[in-house]
Amino acid sequence: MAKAPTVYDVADRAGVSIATVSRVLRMPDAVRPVTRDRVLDAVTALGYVPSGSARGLAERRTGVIGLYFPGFDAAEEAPTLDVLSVGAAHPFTIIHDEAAAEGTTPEEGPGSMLFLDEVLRGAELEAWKQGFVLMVGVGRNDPDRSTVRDMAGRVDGLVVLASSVPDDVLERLAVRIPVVVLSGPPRGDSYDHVTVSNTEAMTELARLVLEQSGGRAPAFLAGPADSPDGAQRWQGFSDAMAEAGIALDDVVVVRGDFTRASGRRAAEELMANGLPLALMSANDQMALGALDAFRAAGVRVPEDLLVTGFDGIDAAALSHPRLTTVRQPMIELGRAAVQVLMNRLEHPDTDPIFVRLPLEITLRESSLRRP
Amino acid sequence: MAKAPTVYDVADRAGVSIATVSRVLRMPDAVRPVTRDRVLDAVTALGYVPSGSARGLAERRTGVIGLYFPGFDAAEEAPTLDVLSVGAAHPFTIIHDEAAAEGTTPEEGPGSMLFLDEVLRGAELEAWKQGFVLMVGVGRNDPDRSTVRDMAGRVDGLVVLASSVPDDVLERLAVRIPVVVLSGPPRGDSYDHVTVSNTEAMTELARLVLEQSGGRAPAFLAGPADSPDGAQRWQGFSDAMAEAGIALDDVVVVRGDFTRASGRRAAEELMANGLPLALMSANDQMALGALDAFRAAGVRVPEDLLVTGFDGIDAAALSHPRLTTVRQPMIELGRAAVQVLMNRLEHPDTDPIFVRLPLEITLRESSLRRP
DNA sequence: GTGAAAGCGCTAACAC
DNA sequence: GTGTTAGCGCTTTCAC
Repeated sequence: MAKAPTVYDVADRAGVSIATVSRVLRMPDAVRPVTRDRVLDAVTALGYVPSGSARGLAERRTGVIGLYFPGFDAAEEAPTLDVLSVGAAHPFTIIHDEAAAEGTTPEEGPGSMLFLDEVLRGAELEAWKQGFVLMVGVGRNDPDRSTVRDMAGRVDGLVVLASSVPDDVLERLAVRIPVVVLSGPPRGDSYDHVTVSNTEAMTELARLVLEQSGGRAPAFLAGPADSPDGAQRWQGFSDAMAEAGIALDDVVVVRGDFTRASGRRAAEELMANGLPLALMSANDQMALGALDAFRAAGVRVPEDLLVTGFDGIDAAALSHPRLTTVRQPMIELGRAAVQVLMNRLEHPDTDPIFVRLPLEITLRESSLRRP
Repeated sequence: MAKAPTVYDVADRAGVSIATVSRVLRMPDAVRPVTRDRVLDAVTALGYVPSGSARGLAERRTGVIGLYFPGFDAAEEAPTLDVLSVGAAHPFTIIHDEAAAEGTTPEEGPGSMLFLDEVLRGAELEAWKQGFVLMVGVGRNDPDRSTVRDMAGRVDGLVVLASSVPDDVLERLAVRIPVVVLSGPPRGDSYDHVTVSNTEAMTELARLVLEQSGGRAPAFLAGPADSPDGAQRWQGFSDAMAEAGIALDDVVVVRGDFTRASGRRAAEELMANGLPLALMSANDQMALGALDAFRAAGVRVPEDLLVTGFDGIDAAALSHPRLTTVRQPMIELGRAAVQVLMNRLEHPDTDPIFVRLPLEITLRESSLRRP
């Protein structure tokens, strides 16, 4: 690796001063064409690439924005891998995956994985459009090394997902650089926020279900007690019941933990105690689990009962019947967060912004009584 | 946004020199505990975060590694989104998605999307383990702005996916920083490479299929002529045929373009001309399309013919029957690429490394004749 | 239109 | 154990 050429090298070779080199790169029109060409030739000849560090230091901005994700425990426990010390690896391994019962769709990783991927795509796209590059970090509970702070020193602004960063840390960072909180519940009113309307969308979905079920109360498959998303969705459901004059006491509520298995268990519990006309789940995974259990027991969806989910994961479009759900506008969330951040970079002292993106209620066979 | 505090501010407040501040942060043990605590107190009090730019400039390394992806045209044509100028958006929209025939799984985005997400996760994980942070860039054919070069100036090394960067650009970058080429065909022998054994795995899979079909030649559903992956897979298939003493002239080859639709068309063509005993596809999407077409026509898989795919996308585990395929070790690819990069950073002048990761041949119902 | 020179915030000798 | 100081590679006045 040859030592990277600097402005000085380019200047020498082009027979100009370093100021001129800098100008050619940043305000080409301020330089006489002949000079400019000489410089550009030197640049290509040397393979010069400006140092981001030096530029960042001088400009007092990095041109980088950070996206910080919550991590999953799974990641930390990743098996060690040491590709360099492996000898000639076998070119393939054979896996017999014939065990799974057909029709039972496998549990996916945390539902939020896909969500994060899409958000990242949106964020990268928007960052690029604005001439920035993206740095990504994943939250891990490592006592003595904090990636957020690592990142904070290298970026002009930070998009932080939900509760991936503790309150006190977030507060400290926000002093130095702008922070946008993406998704999840509001975290104080000194940050910009980008979220979706969980509550309102769930209310509307419940209205639609009530229409189909002749106004009879659906059962609710709730998420874990400590999930903010789960709470908002339950709130939306409650609102719709109130609106329809249904007492919450008359509603059957089963609590799950957002996994497919817990959805299956919930469905079995319901079947044992008498089927409701509809089951509204706080997320897709549980709804899909319930769907599996219903099918196994010969309960027909939507004929015998309606089922709805929430999140819009891909698997919801692949189930039988396909699952009615509420899709998160994932790409748009990523893009919106970056837009808000850019805005903040330009107007540091305006009031915090609170952007809500619309959710997409996606009606499919699982919630539509056929005529 | 208050001006960010610097070492000088911290030094002032702690009543020490900037060198001591720097030491506390980098070699805490070289500082007397009392002094150290004074400094640390000042750090927290001021919310000091070291500037990555300044540090990078002084250390001549950034602590960042770049991951550069190929882009998809879709991304560039993304609709404009301007969240800031939107008034009070409606909290939801309703989408009627009742049209799709059940059982026909929807086309996904480019199959490589998921692949990239997983690779990114692996890369981030490994980067973190090594104390680096990750910067990501997406290749887009923008004439005058090159993200790769933007990134090159800000990172210590670059992982470049397949052919996301033109040869000449890659060559120029490699002069300045180490580059690892990930996946895809080798690109000259001056870079480190991390790939998988497409050819060998396809050969083995073909052997397994031949066993099941009594040695009768399977048909081959090829990818686009210009795809390196497609070419390698075809090569692996050919090798197996040669090995089995089957002339390639006796093999029915249909060419698709890696999309699900092209798989459907290919299946229809085959059905019109007489069914083979097996169909081996160069990727999963086409195989899934074929599966759809076969089911629609009442052809039973695996009873009437065997079908195999390649890539190991999630949908392959959700089809009916579930699809035999060859899974890319995506996470591991990401991790391996970073490991190789780290190794290069430490040993700049050793010979290029060529790492091949094993593929996972995943046998499922679609290729297993039931007893 | 171009050059000289003063930082930007940090690290790492080197001196004490 | 701590302070002084010379860079790191760039941008940006300010002269000319």
